Amino acid sequence: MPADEKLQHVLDPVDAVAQLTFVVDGMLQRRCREEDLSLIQLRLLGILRDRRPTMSELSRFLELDKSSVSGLVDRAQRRGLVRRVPSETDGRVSVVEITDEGNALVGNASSGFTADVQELLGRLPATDRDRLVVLLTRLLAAHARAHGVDLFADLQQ
Amino acid sequence: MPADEKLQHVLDPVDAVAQLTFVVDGMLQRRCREEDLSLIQLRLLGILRDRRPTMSELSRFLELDKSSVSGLVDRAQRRGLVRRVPSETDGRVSVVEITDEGNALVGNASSGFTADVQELLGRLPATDRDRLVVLLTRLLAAHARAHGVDLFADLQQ
DNA sequence: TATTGTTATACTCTATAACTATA
DNA sequence: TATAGTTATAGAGTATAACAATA
Repeated sequence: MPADEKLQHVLDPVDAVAQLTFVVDGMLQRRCREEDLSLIQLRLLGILRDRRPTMSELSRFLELDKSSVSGLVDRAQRRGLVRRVPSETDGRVSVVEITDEGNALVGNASSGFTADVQELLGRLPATDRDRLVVLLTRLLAAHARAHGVDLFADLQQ
Repeated sequence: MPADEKLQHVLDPVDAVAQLTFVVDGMLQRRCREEDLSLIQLRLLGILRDRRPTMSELSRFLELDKSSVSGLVDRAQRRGLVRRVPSETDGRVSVVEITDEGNALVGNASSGFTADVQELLGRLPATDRDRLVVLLTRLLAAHARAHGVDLFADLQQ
């Protein structure tokens, strides 16, 4: 059809959201594969970037059974990505720390992912992009509110 | 802070996209769990909804090794969700079909997921929602174009 | 010979249940 | 007794390599 007759097609709303999720998910998976990490190993390292949780805490953060976390940490430790440190105050407890190597992998994967999403958003004109981010923020804030959470809880005084 | 001083916070663009992906992904996972399906089993059944592919074709669609597809289809068949039908024109080939039970599961999961996303989008005022979908469409179209694909290839005459 | 599909094997990821050690 | 964590076991999902059957 001629350009001046071109209708701007609009995706079905659910398809639009689902497709975006699919695309972004693929980006994350590709960045994981580059570092030879599974998604769950990346999540583990991501948590350890700014925390030194116990195994139980990891179990809650990752919503996995404690036995699953044992195996997860075993494999990460075998690769030298994390280490277990015995708690000094409670003889039952192990604290999990990330190693320099683990930090390098999670850093690579997440900066790669950030670059992917920036490249994606960079395909829109700046005004569209800004409007999109505002609308996404409103959407996520409304979703969070509906679940009794404040999206900006961090920023409150 | 008082309402009339309220600044509208805007998420970091990458965070906004990542968080949306996380939320939508969670919805899909929950709907899978309700039907006792893994994500990959749901994808398998989703493909079979409107196709009768061979094992090789499934391997390409799912981007899995043919041996992985063998196992996947084995387990789905054991549950009565799919069946293998020998090709009549090529003795090496198996065609995979979905059963009524498989169709019911994938129908439930995808209509539940659709409802989830509609509920999510329904939290925005209609004008915001419409603008968001337009912007997502533009974003996905630009992404597709950058990868040599036409998002609306189906609709062309 | 090439293609289609399965099987053998190995590894990750996950859960349940049983266990050990510490509190 | 209760809690923190590991181990034993079982099953899904994935890949590589070797194989059988058909083209």
